[in-house]
Amino acid sequence: MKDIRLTPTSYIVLGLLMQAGEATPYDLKAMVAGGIGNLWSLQHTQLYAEPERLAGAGYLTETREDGGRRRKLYSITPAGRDTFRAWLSAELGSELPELRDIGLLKVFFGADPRPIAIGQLRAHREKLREYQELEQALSGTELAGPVSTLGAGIGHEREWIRYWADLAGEDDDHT
Amino acid sequence: MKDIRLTPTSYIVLGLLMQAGEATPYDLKAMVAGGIGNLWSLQHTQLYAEPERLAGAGYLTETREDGGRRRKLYSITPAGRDTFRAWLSAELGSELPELRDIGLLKVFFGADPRPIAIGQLRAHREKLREYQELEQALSGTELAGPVSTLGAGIGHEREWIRYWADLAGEDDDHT
DNA sequence: TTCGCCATGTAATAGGTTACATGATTGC
DNA sequence: GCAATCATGTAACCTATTACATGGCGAA
Repeated sequence: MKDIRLTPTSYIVLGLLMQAGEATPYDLKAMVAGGIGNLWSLQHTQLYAEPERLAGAGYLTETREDGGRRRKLYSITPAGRDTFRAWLSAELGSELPELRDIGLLKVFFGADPRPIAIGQLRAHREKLREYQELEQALSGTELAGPVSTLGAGIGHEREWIRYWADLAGEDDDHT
Repeated sequence: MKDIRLTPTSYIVLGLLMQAGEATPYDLKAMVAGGIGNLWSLQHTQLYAEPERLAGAGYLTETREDGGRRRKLYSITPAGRDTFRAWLSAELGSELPELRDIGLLKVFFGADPRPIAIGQLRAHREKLREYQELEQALSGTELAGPVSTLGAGIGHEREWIRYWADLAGEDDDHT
């Protein structure tokens, strides 16, 4: 029973397993892709490594299917639940998120903003559309958390579009 | 002369050394803190490790002070310049930045948004004020890149404030 | 002149990414 | 019946973070 440090990745896995009850790494992959991944994406290999780490520390149990592919199935333990809940309601530090955008990095160092802006605009507009469809799909459900964070995503996409449209010399069409 | 993979960290170091001509890791630290760090921060230890890596690959030269602290001084080589310039004007992929915000993560997983929102609001409002002061200081200078990216930072801070103010049940004061 | 912080670094660890690999399924 | 893609994983590498450490210098 090793003592490990819990990272955001850990809490994502714990959180997903709280909802799912039991899941294989592949299931987790699908869950990430469908929701939280928009906000905080994970490599699929982490979804193999991280549950193992968490199981080693007593936060998850690992079982193997008997027949067929003998896939690994993970469930959260009471210790895992407690830890997750404690994290959920713990106060959070004051570290703010960073933009960490490659395009912005180039602009900072003097790159010609036009071509960058044009590419970024396309990508962000597409992402915005995707979010808006997701919003449709989620409306009417009771998923308060995901609906709210999706709203954050939409707001920031609009802000990016504003910014890059300006640099591209376009008018922001306010979509 | 090893072949290494260049990361955003690498380009930040190269970019700073293009401007500075010559610098110690400590100088780099100060430069990061004063500008690009708002957008993409680095641990100070990376500013020791990364230049060494870059020097090993021929992108920088490393010299040591003779007397005193015998600090390491780095300058960019022609190969470094070329590589940096090529990166600056290269097309960039379509990966979009992610929000990666811990508060948002908690909201997604069902945390009570109120206390989170209140804390985040304070932090973001402070950051916004800091940016606005920086903007004053930069206005009138010819630093187009930094001025532009600072604008992006301000826009996103405002967006965060809008979002969290809503969750906090406050009215956004539009500062 | 001593305390404390700024300056300057090294070493170990670990988390995350990249590369590789192969067994099932499904569509044609 | 074969190709392509989905599903499932392992291993190596390496970047980035954490922890530790010490010399100078300014202030009290």
